[in-house]
Amino acid sequence: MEVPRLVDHDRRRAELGEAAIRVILREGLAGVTVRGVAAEAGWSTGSLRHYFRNQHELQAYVVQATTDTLRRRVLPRVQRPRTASSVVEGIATIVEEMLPLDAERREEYALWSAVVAWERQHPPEGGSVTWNDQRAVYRQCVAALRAYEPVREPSQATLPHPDAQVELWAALLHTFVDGLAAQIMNTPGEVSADTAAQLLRSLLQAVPPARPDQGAHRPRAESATRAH
Amino acid sequence: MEVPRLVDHDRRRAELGEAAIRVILREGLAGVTVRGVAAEAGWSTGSLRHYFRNQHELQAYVVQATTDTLRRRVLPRVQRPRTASSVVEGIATIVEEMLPLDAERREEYALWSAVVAWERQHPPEGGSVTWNDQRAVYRQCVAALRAYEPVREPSQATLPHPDAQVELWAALLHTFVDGLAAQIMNTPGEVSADTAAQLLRSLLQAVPPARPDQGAHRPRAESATRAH
DNA sequence: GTTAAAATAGCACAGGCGTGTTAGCATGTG
DNA sequence: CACATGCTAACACGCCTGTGCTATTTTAAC
Repeated sequence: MEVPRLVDHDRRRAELGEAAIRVILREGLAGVTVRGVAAEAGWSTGSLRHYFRNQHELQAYVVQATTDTLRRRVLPRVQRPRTASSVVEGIATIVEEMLPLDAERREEYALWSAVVAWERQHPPEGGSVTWNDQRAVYRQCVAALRAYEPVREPSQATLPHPDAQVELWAALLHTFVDGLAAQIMNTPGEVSADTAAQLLRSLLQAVPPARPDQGAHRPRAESATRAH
Repeated sequence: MEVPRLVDHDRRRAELGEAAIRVILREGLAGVTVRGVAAEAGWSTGSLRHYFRNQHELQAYVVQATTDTLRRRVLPRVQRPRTASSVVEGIATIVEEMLPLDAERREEYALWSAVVAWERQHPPEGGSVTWNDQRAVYRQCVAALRAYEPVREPSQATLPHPDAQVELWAALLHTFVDGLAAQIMNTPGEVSADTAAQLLRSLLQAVPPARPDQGAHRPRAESATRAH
């Protein structure tokens, strides 16, 4: 049996995923055509179709590859150890890693938004990809709130901040972050990065856990990276 | 000079706008093609092109017509006079008119979302349409907070709730509403209408103006419909 | 070198799109 | 009735799309 050259299919597919991401940023996921992506990657359509039988397979892979790329880019930033000058500032700096406050994060949000819009009009049978990311954002909100929770005396350890309360605040923070990101993206120039950052801090001031906020706080290290 | 039959152009355009809305709900604004909309309306492409010279004119009109339709549908509901059992409930019922909590409002949000996505990738030179709607939502939040503000004694009229504070809370509420709507739409079945309604009330409880919330409150009638 | 399989490149077809153009229909006025 | 003009329908062209198919090139094993 003769074995001709073997090409690392996964490597080629990943290489094509990067080209697809450029296409998505330019034209959206609907612009991911067989011919277009092949041209962007410098391939011929015949070559591309050796790795993806049809457009549907291509788009399904691109959706998965895009979300994987986003996870690899965002998660390390969010979980990076940090020291903050206050509780509000600590939570804010964590959450801001997920907001489109600069070109890099705008690009990430545009990609994520494209995938969300795609899945809304093409409900996948094999389980949604974006719902997992939504849960991940929620868990990061929980982690942020827990990490920068004011250190409590052992006597009142469970009373003021039971887990149910933290999870409720995390859900509120998660929803607020979603809205803030959407406003920054949808009205460029109208809602600036500065006003967004101030709004975020205003919300954190209003939500109970940050109320007694004076002086520096350090994150509880063991829970800063535990969540996933 | 001979004048043949005269057709009410505006009426025909409006008739076509309704067909276009059906197309948008099915395929998004990118699916608004000359041929497709003509077929949906039961016209020939030649007829349609008597009212719109090219696709760009058609899409520009459809964007405007869609937002106008949305304003006509949503605004009366939001500004409808209502009596609530509490401050939180009063604000919540107003804000909920803008949330995709049932089929009708889901349709409205899908239309609005399609226009937003369209304008993000096709920045209009003649000023954004969706930004005006965003401002309108914000003003409705201000109006809701003012209308259901607990009635105060004249002596402390200006101290606890200066306008700057109300506007800040309105901005927070507006952002939260944006996020809540996005979550309901993007994760159907995962974030239900009930949990969304509860989340909204939790936020209103946490935000200062609703803190002293016990007993029934009536809206301050003169400010319930003033805002626009 | 020979060979067989993998990889690549490209053509061909059908279908949808925007749009320019043209022919036919309908109708208020003379 | 005749007619000029607004409306309607349809065709034609070029471009882009997915996809089936084939020819060519490359490469590892014999």
